[in-house]
Amino acid sequence: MARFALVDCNNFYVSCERVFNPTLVGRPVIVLSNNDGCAVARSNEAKALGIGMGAPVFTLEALLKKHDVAVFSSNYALYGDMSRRVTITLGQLVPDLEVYSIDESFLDLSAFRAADVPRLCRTIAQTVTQDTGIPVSVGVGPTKTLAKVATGFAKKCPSLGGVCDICDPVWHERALAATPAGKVWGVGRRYAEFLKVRGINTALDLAKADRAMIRKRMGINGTRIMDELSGISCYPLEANPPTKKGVGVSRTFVRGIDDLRELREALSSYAERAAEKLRKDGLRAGAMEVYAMSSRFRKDDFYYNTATFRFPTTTSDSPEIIKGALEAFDTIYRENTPFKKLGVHMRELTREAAEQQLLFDTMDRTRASALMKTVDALNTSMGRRTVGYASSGLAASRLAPKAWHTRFNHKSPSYTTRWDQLLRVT
DNA sequence: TCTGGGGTCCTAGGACCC
DNA sequence: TCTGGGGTCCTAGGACCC
Repeated sequence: MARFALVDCNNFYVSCERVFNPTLVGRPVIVLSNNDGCAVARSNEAKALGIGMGAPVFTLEALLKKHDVAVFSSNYALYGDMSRRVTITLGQLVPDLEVYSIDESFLDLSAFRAADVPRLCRTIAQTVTQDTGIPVSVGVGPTKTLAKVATGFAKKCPSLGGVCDICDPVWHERALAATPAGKVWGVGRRYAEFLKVRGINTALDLAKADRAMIRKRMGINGTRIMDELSGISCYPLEANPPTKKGVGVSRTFVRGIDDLRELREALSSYAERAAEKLRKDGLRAGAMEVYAMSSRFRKDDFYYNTATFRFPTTTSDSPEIIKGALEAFDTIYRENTPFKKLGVHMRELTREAAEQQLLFDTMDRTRASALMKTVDALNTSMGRRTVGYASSGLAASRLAPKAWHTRFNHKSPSYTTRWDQLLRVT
């Protein structure tokens, strides 16, 4: 029988902050999205206060003050580095590993004896916490979906010591009966509503539901969820992640912006960033989509538009991508519209290979590629945007901050990735 | 007033072709 | 009134994930 484990870091962003600031342990702590907009991670104490996932900060202000909640902006450099450390530790303990997200990894434990699995999982949890400072929960089941279900119990029931194995059929069925259908992996808000109307309330109800009905309403994934819940594995472990289908960069502004020069500057910087991401992954794009929108919370006057730009040949060249993005944006820009979000999305990605020769090319691609390599090397060794493009704007001063810059008013130091921000023990 | 970012997959429908 | 049948490609929209 197949056996999967899911290792899930508890309240990951909050736990990262706590590693370097132990005074936060036992306190309610939340970490915010970009622009300090929403709560995207909450400690158990913060969850107990009723702070929901994605709750807008402006609706929480009284609560945060009353309970002295510690508030942090997202520190992606810190979380990314801590995630890498967790992955390294796991890689040393098991042979087959799929990094599923920044805070979750699937393990294939099929090769281990059933009786040894609980002990192995406790060792994994203890080792990760010891080596990285991040507490984790481990769930085990015959499919990925069931491993997810098990992780839910590992988190909820402290008596389990952070590990829950539901491979045993008795525990398997009990766990499904105690899991709301809406908590199942792949069942979101919409499907949960639909299932409720049909009287399907628990994961067990879903596993035994009318297959044709589920197929019709939820598509092929619906029946896969049913199979997975019944112990039939549909999603194998993906040790080697497939190449990306797209690469996107987008940002929301703190307030609406209608000034064309500012918008072009913001978009240029996103295009530049997207080009960097392509080169980092060894990819090139054949086409690019540029999109712009006003506030989606102003339903009466919502503006959204996209434009596609096709490159003469696949490219990861910053100037070419910036130029294309600005050209596409000019076709969707609308005057007197308070734009809240701009983005670029690179599509039709191919692996980087020898330079494609166009019969009548307007640029020397070999030289351009060498220049990009130099730019990337400088920015890697000396910090992001050591060299960049003027179209993306010059560095903002404290006197002249950019309206489109993202707000991070509560950011902790990048303890692990910046020499000048190392933790000082005095 | 203020409400993130980066992805994936599936499905339906239209255009077009033979 | 009758009014093919596939196949492909593309796009838009919907749903989900962390």
